[in-house]
Amino acid sequence: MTRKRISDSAVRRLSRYLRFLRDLERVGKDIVSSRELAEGTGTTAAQVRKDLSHFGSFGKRGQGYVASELRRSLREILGLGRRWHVAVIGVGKIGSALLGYGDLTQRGFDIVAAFDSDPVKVDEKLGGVRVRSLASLEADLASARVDIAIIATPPDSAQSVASRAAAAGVPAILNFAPVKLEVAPHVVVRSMDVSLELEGLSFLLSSSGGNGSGEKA
Amino acid sequence: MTRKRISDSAVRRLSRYLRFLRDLERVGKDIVSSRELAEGTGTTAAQVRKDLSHFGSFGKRGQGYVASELRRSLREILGLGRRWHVAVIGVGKIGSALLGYGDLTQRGFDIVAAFDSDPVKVDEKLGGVRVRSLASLEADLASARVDIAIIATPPDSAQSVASRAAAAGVPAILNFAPVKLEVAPHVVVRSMDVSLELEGLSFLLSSSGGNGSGEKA
DNA sequence: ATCTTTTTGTGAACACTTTCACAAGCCGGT
DNA sequence: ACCGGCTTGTGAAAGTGTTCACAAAAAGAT
Repeated sequence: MTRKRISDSAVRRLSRYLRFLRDLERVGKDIVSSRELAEGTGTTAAQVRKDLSHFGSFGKRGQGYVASELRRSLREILGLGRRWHVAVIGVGKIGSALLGYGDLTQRGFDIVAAFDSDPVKVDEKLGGVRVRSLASLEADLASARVDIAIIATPPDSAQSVASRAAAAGVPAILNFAPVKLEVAPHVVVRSMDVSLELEGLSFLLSSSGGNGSGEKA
Repeated sequence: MTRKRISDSAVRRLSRYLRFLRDLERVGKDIVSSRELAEGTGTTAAQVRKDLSHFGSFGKRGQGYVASELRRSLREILGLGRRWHVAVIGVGKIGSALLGYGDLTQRGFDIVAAFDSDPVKVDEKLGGVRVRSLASLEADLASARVDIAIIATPPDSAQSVASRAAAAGVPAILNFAPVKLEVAPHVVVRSMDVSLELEGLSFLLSSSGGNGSGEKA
């Protein structure tokens, strides 16, 4: 299968298209043009068409796209035609926020396990999942067939936990710890980092003539 | 004075260099080469040098960089030579996680206000900040001279809150709600979205036929 | 003082992404 | 059946970002 490599940003846009199509569903609109899709997701019509063209031809010339069909196609493209098993490792502020965030289940991601090193938290039940000890991490990840491990531990434990998850056969990691994770090349890693984003804003604010007083242009 | 536009990804790398330099400080190492910087942050030596070259010349040929000096320069470049006033709007799971995340203060971001619409939460104290009612949002944001509003409300309130923050003169927004925010063009917006990242992983997992595609951290 | 080793800073080459522009196709009206 | 208005799909062009490759500089050795 000659899958041309799709850029990271393109995949993110596909997700946004899908989200916008869900909004349309609620409104009851079932025909949508690339221009509308673009306006609803912050890109251009040409970009929308180019993104979709990598995967096939989904629209009708002169008409646009049938929202419900495109929605189904995008779900398929993004791999959302199945459910994914997710584990949350580290049940601190972020971890427990994720456990309580029911939206994930709705989007196809089932949190099937949670782990923490703190004995006080172990055996607690959070968001319908019992917190397990880190001792049995490898075995539990494997037996639950976890596809994605969300790492929400303190920075110093993140690397060790990532290595263990990778060794247990978990093929993807979503990392909330502000550290660079080293894992075998076949393991996919994405990081979400609040400080990094804030520093990005800091850069933009201070390089764009930002003055301290809260004035508007 | 408009500096040459620096790409988003370049700014993110600068943040990572800075983080790595902080790690070096703890270890007591004060000379570092572009190659070491690259290995520690997951990029290439050429990329490190190119990134830095946009802002000046910080190293010594044949030697490398003086870590402490480069650290100071990067802090300056990223706008971290001052402290930023941050407000958290929406004190649900994510919002309260952020309020308890002391690391931000250490990095130059002071959470000076928190807001929620729930009367039960109003006047609670979380992470040293009293939760205020959304009623007084504009006035409070302005009087606290908030530079960055973190939006952690449910999706349906996010746009309204963003507009109000922008109108109150807040120049930057970090958005945790899974919606596209429309604000005046001079307001900078960044979004962090767990579902989007998970869907990105879903795509990679389901389209990987076993190629060794590189990961990003 | 000169040679050797090292590493920066940077133009040029390359690779990748986005935008442009237009033929091909679809539909409703006449 | 044909026309006119629209919108897709897509090569080609333009624009951005990354990698290469090497002269210039620095320091220690001889």
